[in-house]
Amino acid sequence: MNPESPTRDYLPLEERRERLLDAALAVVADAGASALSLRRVAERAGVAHRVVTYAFGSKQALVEAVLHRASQRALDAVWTGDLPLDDFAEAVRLSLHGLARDLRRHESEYRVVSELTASARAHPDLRGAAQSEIAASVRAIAASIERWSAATGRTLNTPTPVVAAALRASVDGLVEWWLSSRDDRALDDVVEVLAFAFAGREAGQGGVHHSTS
Amino acid sequence: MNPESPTRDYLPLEERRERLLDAALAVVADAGASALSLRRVAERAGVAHRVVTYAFGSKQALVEAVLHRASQRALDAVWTGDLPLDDFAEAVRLSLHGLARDLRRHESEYRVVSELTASARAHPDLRGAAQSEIAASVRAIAASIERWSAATGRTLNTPTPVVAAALRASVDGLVEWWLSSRDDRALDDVVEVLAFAFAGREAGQGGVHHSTS
DNA sequence: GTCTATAGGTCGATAGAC
DNA sequence: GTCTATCGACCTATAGAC
Repeated sequence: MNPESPTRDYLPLEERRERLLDAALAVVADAGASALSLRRVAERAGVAHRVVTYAFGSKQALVEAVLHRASQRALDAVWTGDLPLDDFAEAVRLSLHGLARDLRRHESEYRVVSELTASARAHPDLRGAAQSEIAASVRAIAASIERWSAATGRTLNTPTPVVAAALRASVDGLVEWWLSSRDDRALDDVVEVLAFAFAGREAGQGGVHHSTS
Repeated sequence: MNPESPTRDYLPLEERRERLLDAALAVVADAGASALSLRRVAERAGVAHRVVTYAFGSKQALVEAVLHRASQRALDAVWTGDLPLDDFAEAVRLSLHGLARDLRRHESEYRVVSELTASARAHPDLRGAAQSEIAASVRAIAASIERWSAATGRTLNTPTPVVAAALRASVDGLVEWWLSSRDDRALDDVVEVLAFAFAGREAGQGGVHHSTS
């Protein structure tokens, strides 16, 4: 065989999906959410556009996958590892600081997700993608909390789904604010304030008191 | 003269600006941020496209004005009026609940702002618009806090700009989360959690303690 | 590559408010 | 009369279709 001949690049489906998601991310980063099309993604990844349809089935599914992977990656980078199991508030606090670090490192990815989410909401065909991604992310956070609860035998004095939704909102707000302001000096302080919302929520702590003395 | 002849519709500049902003909002709501152009706005408002440049000077200024007016309107609707002057945390709490109400009422406007902001961040020419709007909004919140401080003689134990930024982030996160989830049942509970971040921040309260008893 | 559509922005002139 | 908001034509750059 001629080594110059363009040999087909066979990849397992999962691997192919990953590369296509990389390409989709790059397309949106370069040309905006409105430029995201199956053809552009295929072109960027160097495959026939038919491959994208094969791998994802529809644009909605592609968008969903982009958002889902980014969200999952962020969650893994943030919630994993050496969090103090004995203190929920502290774990949340450290997680939010971890998010701030991740945000600075992968700014472009967060920007893409933000734009893609907002744009998807406006497009009837894609609305479901944004919706189901947020729902999945909140469920994933709730599952993390449940795991913590199971491991420690402790519970929260606020319903887990509510805490999870508020955590997701805090993360989103932090990201949106920082993407626009780029205020690095204030970032950690803002994290501290937001993290306070989750202090004193372990059952038996009787809620948060602020002494008036 | 023919009564059918298109008589020019002279408006004071301010009034014309308002109508053009209405048109811009409608364009984005109908066709997405990528469809926002001076010509589309002009067409929607029934004027020559030259008028838009005349009224705003540039597209960047137009986008800035759209974002600024929406943000100002929300701030006025939320922070004004019968807030308890004697309790900062409670004022914030009620404001966030007010925001939730405003969000439900003007959902479309919030959606437009969200999409426009995200899209502006991706476009080099418009990045400044998103940036300066967020900065202005944080400054406006800080100014509200300063007014409260001046009126009551009380201060916060956290720097005002940090609290203002965190408040903006909370608002943004709440909006983004709700726009995607539309979870009306949880909305007020999530507000409660987020509002907790601002409890116990008056100087002399010694910060927030959570009893471990 | 060419061709077209559309974008943002500018110019000189004019209609109407004052 | 002056001043301001308006208009249609125009320029240039760019993105996409072919």
